[in-house]
Amino acid sequence: MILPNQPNFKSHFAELLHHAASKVASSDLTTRIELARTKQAKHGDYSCNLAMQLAKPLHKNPREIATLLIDALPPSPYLEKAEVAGAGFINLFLQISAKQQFPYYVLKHGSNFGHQNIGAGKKIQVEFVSANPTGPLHVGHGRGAAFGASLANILAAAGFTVTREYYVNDAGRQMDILALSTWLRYLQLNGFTIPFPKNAYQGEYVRDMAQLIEKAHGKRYVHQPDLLLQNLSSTPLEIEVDEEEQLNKWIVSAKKILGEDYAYIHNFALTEQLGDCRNDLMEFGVEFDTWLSEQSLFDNGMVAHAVELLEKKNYLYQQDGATWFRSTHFGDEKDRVVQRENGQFTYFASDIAYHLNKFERGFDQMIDVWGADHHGYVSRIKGAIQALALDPAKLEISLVQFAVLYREGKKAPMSTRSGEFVTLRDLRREVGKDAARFFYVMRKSDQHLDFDLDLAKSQSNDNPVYYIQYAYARVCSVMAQWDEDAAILHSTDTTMLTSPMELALLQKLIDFPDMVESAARESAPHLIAFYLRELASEFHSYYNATRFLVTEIPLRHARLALVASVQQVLRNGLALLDVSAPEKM
RNA sequence: GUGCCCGUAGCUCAAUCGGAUAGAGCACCAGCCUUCUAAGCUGGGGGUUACAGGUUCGAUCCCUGUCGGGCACGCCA
Repeated sequence: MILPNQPNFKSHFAELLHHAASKVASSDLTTRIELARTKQAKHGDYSCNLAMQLAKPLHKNPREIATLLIDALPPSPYLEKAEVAGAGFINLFLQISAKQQFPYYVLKHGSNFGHQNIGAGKKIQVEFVSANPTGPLHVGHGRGAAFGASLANILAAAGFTVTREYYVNDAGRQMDILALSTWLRYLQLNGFTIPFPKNAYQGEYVRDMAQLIEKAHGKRYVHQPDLLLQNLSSTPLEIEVDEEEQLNKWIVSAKKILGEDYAYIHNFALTEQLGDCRNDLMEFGVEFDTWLSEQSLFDNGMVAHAVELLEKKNYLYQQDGATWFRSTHFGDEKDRVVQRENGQFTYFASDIAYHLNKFERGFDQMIDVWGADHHGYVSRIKGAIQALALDPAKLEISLVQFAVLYREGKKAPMSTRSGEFVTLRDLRREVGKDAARFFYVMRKSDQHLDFDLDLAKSQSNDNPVYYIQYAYARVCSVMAQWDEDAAILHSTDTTMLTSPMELALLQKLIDFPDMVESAARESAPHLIAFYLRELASEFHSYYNATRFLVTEIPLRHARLALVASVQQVLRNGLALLDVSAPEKM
């Protein structure tokens, strides 16, 4: 007899079928045992299509195979019966007593209920957000943050050892533009009339930084602004010039004039923005284990080292003065530059070094969470990994689609450079952290998200966040009125839970560990969001149809055990999404 | 123009890596508060899964084409 070592009947049944299959189909069985929850009660609780899968290799009728499999099933106290149905489905019926006893498992495991061990402690790294620290996070970053954080929680619950990482793009041109922007605002603050390029950072936060520098150091960084102006005016305004090229000249000029002080401005802006970002994320419930600096990869020679490795493996060539990586060899549409004509490494080069670094740190699996606009980047980074003789299967790249805000039925405008964007902080202030976190993961990540601000704010049953939290608060209220030690519910007799609604609710609780597993395996936090909505819905129905605090004590305790289990699962599920579970509303 | 993603009820979205009669919520209609929180519940109508073929026991899912939408196509990051 085989008994489950954890309250997971689905995997238990899968195990039974596996044993049956090894008898029926002899040795070479490669078909995976897939169990599915049924949609209709007459099909039992779980169904399996194994017989249909085996029909071809065994050259037999599926229904015939199904019968053989059922006959070969080892006995189990949890299996009421198994039936052949339809084209050859095997329908499994869970013992009613197994369902009735389930609150015992839920209450016993408490906040750990639902946790799985499919990860088996394997080290997995989730890298997400990784936004340039050149300004406040906006609502686009919010989705990546919510998705990555929830996914990391789910993976941890599924038994993985998770490292949450933020890759800091502190090297490169964007940071230089920020430093320049800050200095220009600083000079303006000190009374110099200097034009501000439109492709520099326009945001108010740049002026704030300038003010902070002014407050702390006075005119310490006012260096030869006349010289800067001279350099700038060298290009006549009438002549059409490449604005980006022009901005580069400004940066070069600023570096020359500031000398060693440039590093101060640069570092100040970086520290300030990164601190703001970290703080913002923390208030959003998102925290990281490691922040890895791109600049550090240059400083410790990792970038040069990575490029050298590619060179040794003959995947590089020179053309037009630059060094190219042969990414077309790995399915990319064109080759990519790793080192520019001017000798500087590209962002791609440091990213190769970064991924090499990830592999060297010994993660069993890695997940990169990127905005969907980076999808064209996937093949080249996978190519580089292959070129370095690393296993690309260890790296999963999750592309998260954009979120579009809707206010009063209309799109809310958002663009980064113009300064007219909605920040993540603004969004949190408007709808609250809980609603923001939930709404961001309510949809499948590869699906565009329409974020309805009015709905997120509304305190109504239309709002899924409140709907779920309200279910939790209702249980809390009942428990408070009962006002006895909940510990006695852990061992109470629950066999009088027999109504269809109670059995459905019990089955819903049984499903939770499977949901955690699916969400982890498919990198799909939205499954948890949907599950919680359904669980809350079934609870509300039960609540309206049944009185819990009945005078008959055994029945009261049985129902309270069920309700307390619902409470526990709601709390555990919300915790995976970092959404709070308020006791009163 | 080329590549990737997407197209499911009036709207917003699911559908457990090909499974049984494609499901929820909103909106619409009709009901439920002397009773544990009505921020709730009950019932009802809503579909040729963009379109046309193909693959097989079986297709929203896989393949081909068409139409429509998004994104990407730098020695930017």
